[in-house]
Amino acid sequence: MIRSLERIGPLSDAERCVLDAAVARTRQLCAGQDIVREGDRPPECGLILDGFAGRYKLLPKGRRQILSFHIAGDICDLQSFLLKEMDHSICAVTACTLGVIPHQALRAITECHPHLTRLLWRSTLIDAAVLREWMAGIGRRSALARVAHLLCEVLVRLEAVGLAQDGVCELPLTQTDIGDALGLTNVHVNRVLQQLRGQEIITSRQTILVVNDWERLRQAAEFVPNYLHLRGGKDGEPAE
Amino acid sequence: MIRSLERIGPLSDAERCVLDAAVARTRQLCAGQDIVREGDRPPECGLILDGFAGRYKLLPKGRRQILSFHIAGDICDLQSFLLKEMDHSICAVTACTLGVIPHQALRAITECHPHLTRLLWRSTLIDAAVLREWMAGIGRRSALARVAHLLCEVLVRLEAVGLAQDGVCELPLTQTDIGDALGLTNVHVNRVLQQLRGQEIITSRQTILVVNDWERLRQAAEFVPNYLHLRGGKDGEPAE
DNA sequence: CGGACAATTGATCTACCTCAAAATTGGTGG
DNA sequence: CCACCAATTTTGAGGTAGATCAATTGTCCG
Repeated sequence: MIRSLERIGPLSDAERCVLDAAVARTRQLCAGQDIVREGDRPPECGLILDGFAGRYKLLPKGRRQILSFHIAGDICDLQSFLLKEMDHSICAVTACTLGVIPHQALRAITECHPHLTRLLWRSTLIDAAVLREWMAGIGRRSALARVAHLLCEVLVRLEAVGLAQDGVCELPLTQTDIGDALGLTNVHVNRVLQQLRGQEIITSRQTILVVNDWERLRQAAEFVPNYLHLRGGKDGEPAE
Repeated sequence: MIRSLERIGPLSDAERCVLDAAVARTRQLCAGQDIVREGDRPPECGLILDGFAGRYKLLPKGRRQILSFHIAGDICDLQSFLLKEMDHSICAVTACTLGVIPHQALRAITECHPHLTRLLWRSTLIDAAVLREWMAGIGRRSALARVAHLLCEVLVRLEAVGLAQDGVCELPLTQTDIGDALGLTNVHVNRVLQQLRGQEIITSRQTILVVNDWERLRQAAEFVPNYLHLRGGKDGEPAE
């Protein structure tokens, strides 16, 4: 929860309290339920305490583009604090628990806690950095590299919050979800995953992902984790 | 220059002064020159006073993905203030004049001017919103729609800062640039542009873009400008 | 056990890519 | 003002990664 902001930068005790206090209540969502929708003007933000969420845009003809995934510790819609009207939707991929932070509380933080404000700002900049990396992938990488890259990223991010170890983690995404995130069809995602399994790079069964050969996966993905701006961690160099 | 932050939100006189004072000096760049490179840790940010800049990532095998374009009034690398190490590069597409803002000045602003800080933060969130729209396009739209969408966006943004009117503006991009921005090849961009010209939707000659039929261009692009979070303007509804 | 959803397979198609050459354009120096 | 160079734009032919469509199979659950 607050631990994840500390990945981004050190917090003082006082700041920790302020953040704690900002969470007004919690909210439970079922898998598949929308957290906010395009066009909404929510009065609060949601800190993910547990679960897996995804931002997406819907286009004409039922096409969907998933824009990012969010895990425990992320404030999934911090932008709604400053931009008011949502230009995309966010939904709970798995059942989620959110810490609800009223915009008012955020405004108070920005008035009195410059350091904390910078950390929050920073977390939105990291979101944007991830977005850019995805964009480079969708625009210029092969389907195989894109899928491999997504797996690398999910694993590294889950490891960073202690939700993965030894190359094993939960990956509660359908092949259609993965396709919508990478600009591919579910059919093609299926074929690419079979390729990765065939080469014994990964062993994915339903919601469990096992990476058997990190090095080859990393190479197939052209994965360089600098864009995550993590401090330390798998193949990561210190940020800041 | 400062006018563009006012598009985002109202400024007090005092704040205007603070911003003015933050610009330490100016910097001239030739077309094609890099402003910052991936891996750099610049001590300052650049406010574009004049010209056209682009962010991009380089991938193995000479592939390039352009991530966004920036015009007069944009602070093109504000993220370097909080993220330190650049995870992508920015280059001047045309000759550019930059207002140089030392990170130190930004830090001072964040310490003493919460409202101004929120505006700056907000501008980075709008950058991210544009990024998301591009991503949806690259992932899920046809080549024709992508090109049309880019043209719509450039025109609307230039109009918003008074650099375009009546559907006419400068578009100092090569077809290779456009391709690198949209995940296409220059060859295919060429063919798509011919299509748009053939249908008399646009008349582009070298660096001048003329939109003859805005409505059909908008439809071909599936262009909905909510993601730009402009207040008013062409087809735009008030933001905030 | 049955229903719904997800994964898989196969066959076919096409939007966009690749490669390569020719035509334009703009700029430069003589 | 013209000749020339480099960078773009344009054209053509052929190839392919990934899409589409339509079953079939497998899995999870109530």
